[in-house]
Amino acid sequence: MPKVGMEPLRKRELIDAAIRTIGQRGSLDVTVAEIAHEAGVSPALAHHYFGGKEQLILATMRHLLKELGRDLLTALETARTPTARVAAIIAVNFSASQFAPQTVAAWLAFYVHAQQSDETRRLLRVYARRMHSNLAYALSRMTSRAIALQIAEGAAAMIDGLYIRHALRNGAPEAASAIALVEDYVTTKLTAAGASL
Amino acid sequence: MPKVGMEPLRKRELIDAAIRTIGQRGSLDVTVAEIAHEAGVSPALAHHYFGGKEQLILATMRHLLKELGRDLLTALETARTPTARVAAIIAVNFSASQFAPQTVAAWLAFYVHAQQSDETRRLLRVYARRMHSNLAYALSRMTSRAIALQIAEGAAAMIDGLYIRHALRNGAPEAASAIALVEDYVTTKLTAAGASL
DNA sequence: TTCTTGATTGACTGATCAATCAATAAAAAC
DNA sequence: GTTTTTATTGATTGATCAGTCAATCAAGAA
Repeated sequence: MPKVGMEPLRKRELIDAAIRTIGQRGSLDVTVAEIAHEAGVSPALAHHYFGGKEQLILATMRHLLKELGRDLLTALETARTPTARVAAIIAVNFSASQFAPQTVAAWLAFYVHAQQSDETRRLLRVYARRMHSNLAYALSRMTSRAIALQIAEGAAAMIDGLYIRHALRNGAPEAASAIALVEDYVTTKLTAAGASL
Repeated sequence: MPKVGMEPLRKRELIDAAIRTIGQRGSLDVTVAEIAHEAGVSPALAHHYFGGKEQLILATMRHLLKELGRDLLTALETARTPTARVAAIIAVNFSASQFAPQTVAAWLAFYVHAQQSDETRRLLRVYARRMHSNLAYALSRMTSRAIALQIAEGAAAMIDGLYIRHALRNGAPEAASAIALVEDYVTTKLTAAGASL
């Protein structure tokens, strides 16, 4: 069975398995053995390809981050007006793939892990900065730079908060009403600032 | 040295030590031995008084929750107008004791733990519901019930999001600007709804 | 004084897990 | 057809930890 060129395939399978396992458990307290079993390979193979648990987890984060980046790019490509761009950025965060309970749980676990891992913290900051600058850029076409920055900060915080609440399932808002809440914030602020929508 | 009536003192010391240890590590991945050492007692004593790690952690959560409740009550007592009440609720969340990096890190860890522990989830929901109903009540004196509920949801989400961002130290907003951001959201929404402030 | 009871610990156990390694097997290269 | 390279695993190791237990110590009760 052993063919050549298995590395990228196995890596991908292990990362997918890691997402599923971490998402289900809602924590990074998953064993390499569990992930490997979910991927249908031996634990030793995971170490062989990734070098260790930490690196497998980082690779998993990078994968999720790349996926989010792709989704964002796709959404922005078809949005022509600033208003549409803002709506697209918000919508991506609550799209089915990003807002799935497993994905949200995984992100939450990564935030905790960031307290102990410099690289994890760095990756999360990259994501936060990208989201903020995308929002601020689109908003700055509709209002002053200062107001745009403020709204971007508020909206980004609100989105993160809705994620946490979603993870807790506190009779938490569904995607549609979460989107509505954030968009309402943005439009209310823009209107109050005298922007023409 | 062994006197009688040590139980409440030791429990309190262990809980305080747990807060410090968890806060510093930014994770529940702390050993009972570490907490006990921080409290200046043997690991066996922690088990003796709490029965196990899980129960010590739950007791720690309850303690933090009670503290937040007390702070909130104190703040609400001196606030007479609805506007002052809303401001007080927001301010409590960003008060020095609640917004301290260690406390925020501990809360974040609890959110992750809630994915696996029913009791932890229940406790976090109690907190979320209390915060929401306090906000909604104060706001409903200034605008319609429907708008009040919406603002309460948005403000609560924004507060949670600012917590996460604070834990990440992303050039994160300081307490003062975090408070300003949330208050701006509330007043902007109230003004747009035609409320008299 | 003797007995009881609560406080406290050191030493131990059993389980879990990340990581290692030597061994096997199959493809590809020569 | 022999050698090399890549894929893969079972078995093992070493470390870490939660939890247990029997023993000790001191204070108050009888």
